[in-house]
Amino acid sequence: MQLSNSSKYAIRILAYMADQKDSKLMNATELAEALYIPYKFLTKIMTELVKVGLVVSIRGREGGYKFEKKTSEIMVSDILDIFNDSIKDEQCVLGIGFCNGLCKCALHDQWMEPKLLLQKMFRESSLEDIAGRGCKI
Amino acid sequence: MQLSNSSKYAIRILAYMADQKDSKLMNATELAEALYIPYKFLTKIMTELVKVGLVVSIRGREGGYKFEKKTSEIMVSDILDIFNDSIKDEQCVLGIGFCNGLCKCALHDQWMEPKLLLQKMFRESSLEDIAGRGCKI
DNA sequence: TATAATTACTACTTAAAGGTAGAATTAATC
DNA sequence: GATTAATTCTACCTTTAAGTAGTAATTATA
Ligand code: SF4
Ligand code: SF4
Repeated sequence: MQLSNSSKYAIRILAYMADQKDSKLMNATELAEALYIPYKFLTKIMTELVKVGLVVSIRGREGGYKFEKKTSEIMVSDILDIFNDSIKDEQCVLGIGFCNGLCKCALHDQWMEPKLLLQKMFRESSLEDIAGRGCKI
Repeated sequence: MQLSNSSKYAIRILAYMADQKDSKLMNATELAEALYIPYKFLTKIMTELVKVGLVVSIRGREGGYKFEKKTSEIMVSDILDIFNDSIKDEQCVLGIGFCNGLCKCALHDQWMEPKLLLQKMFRESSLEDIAGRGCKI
């Protein structure tokens, strides 16, 4: 009952970047050290964030990463989507499946409330909302 | 953001068993066929449920499984515990970790509500509550 | 007692997540 | 132009979850 490591790392990375005032470039080494994420795994994740268009990368010396979109436009659910970790409408938090309207599983009624609440949180929390709050490690 | 297959199967198995009137024995073959769970995987799960004392098994011909405890005394969280899938107090739904009171992560405030709701659901839903509702596949 | 039907045990295979290594590419600066 | 600091690519390794196979142990019944 957890997010994948990739999702968790990505959230922490982007929340940390959103915290930095001015949109200066941040490189993989400083991110990895600040957030205690294995360097090689972090670069793998960053490359995915670039591919999907959340951040842009500047290669070469003095390069690094910065946001492509405004932090107010990046929702946590956008991040989870990348790693297939978000909660789809047709899929329950429990993921017991077999649900088709005709046949709801035994837990349906009990679980709809937290499910919808989680979905709402994921979809309505932007990086801007998160920025400045909590410690970003 | 899902339960493990073992947890999901176990919930479905036990919910299905709870549905059967009178506590007659149910064998692995009928459970596997009724619930579309691979037979060999189901027996592996059942053996764990036996070890942990939720159900008792009768070996040999005419054997099978039945509840050891009353269905009103078996909470969904008891099932999740077996497969290390329940939500611990010190661990968040998001599992970003690093939380120690001094240092809450960026998402803490937003996630506490669904976390507590999920915990409450898991801990307060018994198999008896579930029995008779929904289809148990 | 032999047989058939059942769970339990041991060990393996497969698939996916998590993580690592090294070389290739890019671009600023000396 | 060479050097250096950075991202990207390809390929691999490790760990864990998921699933399978075969056999041993158990027990009711014929
Ligand atoms: S709880 Fe509802 S939505 Fe979730 S798997 Fe069961 S029937 Fe489907
Ligand atoms: S949201 Fe709160 S409880 Fe969850 S990991 Fe972050 S600080 Fe800990």
